Amino acid sequence: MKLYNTETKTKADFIPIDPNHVTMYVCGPTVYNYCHIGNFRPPVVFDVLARVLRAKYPKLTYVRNITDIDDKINAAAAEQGVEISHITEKFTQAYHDDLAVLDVLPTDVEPKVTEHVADIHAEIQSLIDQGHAYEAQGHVLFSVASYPGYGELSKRDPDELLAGARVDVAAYKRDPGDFVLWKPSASDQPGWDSPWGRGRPGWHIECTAMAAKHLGDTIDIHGGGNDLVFPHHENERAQSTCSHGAKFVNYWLHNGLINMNQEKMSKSLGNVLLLKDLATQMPGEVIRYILLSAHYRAPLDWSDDVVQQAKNSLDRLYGVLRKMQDVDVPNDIANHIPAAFDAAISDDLNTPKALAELFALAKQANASQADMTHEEKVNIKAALLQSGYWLGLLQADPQAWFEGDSNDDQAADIERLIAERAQAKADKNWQRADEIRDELAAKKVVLEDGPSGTIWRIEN
RNA sequence: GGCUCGAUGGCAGAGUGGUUAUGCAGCGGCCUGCAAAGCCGUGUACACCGGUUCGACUCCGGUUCGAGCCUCCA
Repeated sequence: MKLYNTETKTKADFIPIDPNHVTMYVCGPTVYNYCHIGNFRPPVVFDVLARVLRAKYPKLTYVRNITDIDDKINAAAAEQGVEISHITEKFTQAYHDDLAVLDVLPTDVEPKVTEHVADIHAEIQSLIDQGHAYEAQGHVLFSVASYPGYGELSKRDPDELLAGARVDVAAYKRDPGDFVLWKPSASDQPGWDSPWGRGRPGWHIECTAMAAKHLGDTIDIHGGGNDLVFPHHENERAQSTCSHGAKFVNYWLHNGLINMNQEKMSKSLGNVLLLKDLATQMPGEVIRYILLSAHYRAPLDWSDDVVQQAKNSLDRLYGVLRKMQDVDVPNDIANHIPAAFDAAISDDLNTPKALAELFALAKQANASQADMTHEEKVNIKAALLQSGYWLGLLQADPQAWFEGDSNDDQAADIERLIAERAQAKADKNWQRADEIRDELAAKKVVLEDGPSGTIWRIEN
């Protein structure tokens, strides 16, 4: 497959270091608050990539961290007068709940910073020993000047970075571009003992330590939002390369951000949509569909229109599956991925194109189901389901999808009225039949008469 | 100001140097007791100005507009 690499700015064939074992690291959340929809684009995008890689290679180790040491966490804990673990445990759980709503599969490893403090110390010591880091006033700083490759990922000239620096530079820095690896904690702040005094790690060293510990010095794929390219990934790259003397990442992948009304979703603008709130208004699958309806590198505008369109589009696909409910597919359908779908998803994860291939299958099924052999139906349904699985879509029961959140009592009620209407229709009592349909329509229930009886769905 | 990316039909969104993207919405038809679903058909789409080319939405240059980033503080 081909992947676009931020570092080379080109799309290239993906060649793993070890074809029998692919490695991928994606930056996870800092657990100090509920996550908004923008925070979930990376987990969903890289979940699709993980599903595809697992299908194409014998083994994938996918690591996505939890950042549970951070000054924002400290601030939240101090504000609420609780231990930081109280904050981090609560929001780690919330994050997992949200991922489940989006049908994001678990990663192989989910390391926490608090469990890797010793590894972080080792990385920092390694950098000091090799002359890439220095101690100053309780801080340990990375020396940007010690690494000529600094700026290659984010396409920045270190000299110009200095010129553009708009914050006061701390006096203890040798170079304004130097960034902190370890910083001291005041006695009332959370801190960990270290060779450089009690303190806490800087922003970037944690990912270096966790990636190296779980995936080795050089990893195949590193992903994240494109707001992380600089400084986070640039700094990770500098730390890892200097500490281990090896290339850090072969393929850097970055997703575009989600906009609300043409603006970045951010708390300061007050335009965030928390996933847990969104999930009360629509199925998680609709959210996931929206996230995959644009190419992962493109920005994505969130709007009510987009939500409705996604819902309607999924209705179309589930409509096909509902029509084929009585077609049994074999358990093992992994080899039913259509070539065109595979080609689309393998072309730098072109999910919009892949979705179009799904609609092509749907059209084929809708147009010619009556003349299809049983085997053809099995094949097309298996293709839809397996392609859907790669995207993390279409795995729900089709009837349940259309019934929405209506309960059994309501369903029984609807079925009773449908039976009454069937009798009215048999009696050619169109007036009564239409009365029943109108009555149900008032409750958002839409009827569809088909050759095998009447089915119903809840209107969006 | 610097770096990076983008501008496609009512909306969303792929793609390609000359051929239908796809979905949603709309319109016409078929089907239906009537609908719904589905099928068929349908719409001055490729920001602007130059250039390259037999031919550009697609390549090159410029303009305009938009988005993200510009750390160590928070």
